[in-house]
Amino acid sequence: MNKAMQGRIEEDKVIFGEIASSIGFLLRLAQVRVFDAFFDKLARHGLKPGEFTMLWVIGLNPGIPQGLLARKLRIKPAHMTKLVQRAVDAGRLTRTVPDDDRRTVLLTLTPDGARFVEEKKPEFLGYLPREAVALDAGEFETLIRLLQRFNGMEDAR
Amino acid sequence: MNKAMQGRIEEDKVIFGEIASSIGFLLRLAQVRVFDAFFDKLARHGLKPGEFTMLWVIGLNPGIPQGLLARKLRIKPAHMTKLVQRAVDAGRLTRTVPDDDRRTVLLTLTPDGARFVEEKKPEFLGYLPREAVALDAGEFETLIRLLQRFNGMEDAR
DNA sequence: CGAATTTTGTTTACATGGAAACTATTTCTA
DNA sequence: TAGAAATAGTTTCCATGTAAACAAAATTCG
Repeated sequence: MNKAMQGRIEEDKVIFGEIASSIGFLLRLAQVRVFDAFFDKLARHGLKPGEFTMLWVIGLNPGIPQGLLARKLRIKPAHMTKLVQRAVDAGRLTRTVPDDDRRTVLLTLTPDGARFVEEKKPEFLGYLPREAVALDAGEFETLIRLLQRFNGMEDAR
Repeated sequence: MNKAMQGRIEEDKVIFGEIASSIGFLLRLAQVRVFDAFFDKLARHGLKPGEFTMLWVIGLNPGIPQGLLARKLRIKPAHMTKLVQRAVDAGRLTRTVPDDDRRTVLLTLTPDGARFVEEKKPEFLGYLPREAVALDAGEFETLIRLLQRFNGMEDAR
């Protein structure tokens, strides 16, 4: 009964119980795993996932309003302001306030920004499949598709 | 050619391109989605996912060393120290330094802590399925299993 | 029209979480 | 066994990201 009595304290078989099937918990663990793999390989190249994703999407949607971009990437406006500011300072992004609505800010890549995206693209998009060690190609494909559906991304836009 | 010339600026069909199949991006979106749903329903009850998960696992593994718990939950030691401190202050957790290794800290729920976990369990474990709006029961089940595999959680421990 | 409301983005103050450096204890090794 | 190395946790400082309050411009509506 006594704590000190029970010899061994704990080894590496920790029980998770029902939480092992909690979507939130599983997503968090998966994300940390991907994150770690990402930083092991790419962070030293000055590549931050959020920053790169933002530039990538702007590259595909030149002139996108800052707020729309924030909603699509699920980034809060306050944070978006800072991300944009940094990218502008780094010379990768241009802010434009259009005449027909002087509240909004339209975002476009600078030539440097476009070059940056083009250059880092293979590393960024290629760092993931090796992560799927425990999953075969088909399972990984299924996981991707299910996550897309989960996120309401019906087609692969 | 001119930006101002092209009439419409952008509407709600934003192009993601290849990043729409990036595991990291998809996981982030999914987690934000789950997080939002969680807070809409439960945050007001003073329930924080990380804190609850920690208490939950300690409840299932009484006397678990703090470091082992941190590794299992993928929480950094520095942060774990703070989480534990808060839970101790809230009267939900007990820290014990055993005589046979006075470096380690063993964690156990207080009666209050156990009551808290028991009480919040249904809300915490039940907030998720409704989120799977876009997925049917079988797909959701598959997603859970694939995420477990992805995380190296072979059996449902 | 002109006041009230909504939309868009910024600023400030704070919370969350991690890296690096540090302390204490235990284990290894010469 | 004494010194070196490893392990466990804490502390300090910093990066990331959010909420709340705000400012400016556009829209609504009486």
